[in-house]
Amino acid sequence: MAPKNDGSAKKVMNKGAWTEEEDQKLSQYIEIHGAKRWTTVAVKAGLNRCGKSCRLRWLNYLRPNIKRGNISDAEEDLILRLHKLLGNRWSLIAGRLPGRTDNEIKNYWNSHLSKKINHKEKALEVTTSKETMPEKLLDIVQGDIEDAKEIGNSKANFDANGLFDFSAADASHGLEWVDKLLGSYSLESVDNFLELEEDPWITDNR
DNA sequence: AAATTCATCAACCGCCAGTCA
DNA sequence: CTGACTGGCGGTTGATGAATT
Repeated sequence: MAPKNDGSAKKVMNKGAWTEEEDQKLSQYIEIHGAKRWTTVAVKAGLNRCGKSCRLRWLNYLRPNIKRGNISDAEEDLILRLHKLLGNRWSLIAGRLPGRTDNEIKNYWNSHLSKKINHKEKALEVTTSKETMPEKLLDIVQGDIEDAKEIGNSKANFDANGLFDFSAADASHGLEWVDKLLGSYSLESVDNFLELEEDPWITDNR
């Protein structure tokens, strides 16, 4: 349908795939003025896009030091471990994988890893573990760290084999912090872990 | 070779929380 | 205090190319 042109209609924004020209405009503007106030960026860069769209494009594709594709075994292993810890908190997971974006990890999870997990879980259902763990860690594994803070100590079921799956032991380089965290399961550790280093290209400049 | 199905991933949508006037 | 605005996030969609029939 053609857009209204009675003066009262909002300006119709571009949607869909970005063109090379749009990418250039956005990159050039941010290089000079920085990535702040996305609606302003969109307007001043001469892009007929909404601020949200510009932000997404910059963070996922144009930002420097972005890695694209070829997720290594070590990265995959890390994603799996972090997902066990954090659940679908893609931005947090991405924060621990330099150069990777939440969108890429989310896509990778949905297209690759979730299938692997389902496969594995079905196999594990046959041999459900009855080991115990502190309830706090159980909640963390379920991706509910915030709520876990308010829960007292008690027993709960724990599938330690699933959590500490070191079958790819030699792929754990750089994962010591994960092992340490899982080994100690202190909430302080989780909180410290969640306080990520600032990336100047991501940090909100509001 | 054409039609159909499947897999991937870029981008959008809606919700929510923080900020500011 | 409140409401509008803005950005961040996770869920979802849709376009595209690859694989299969």
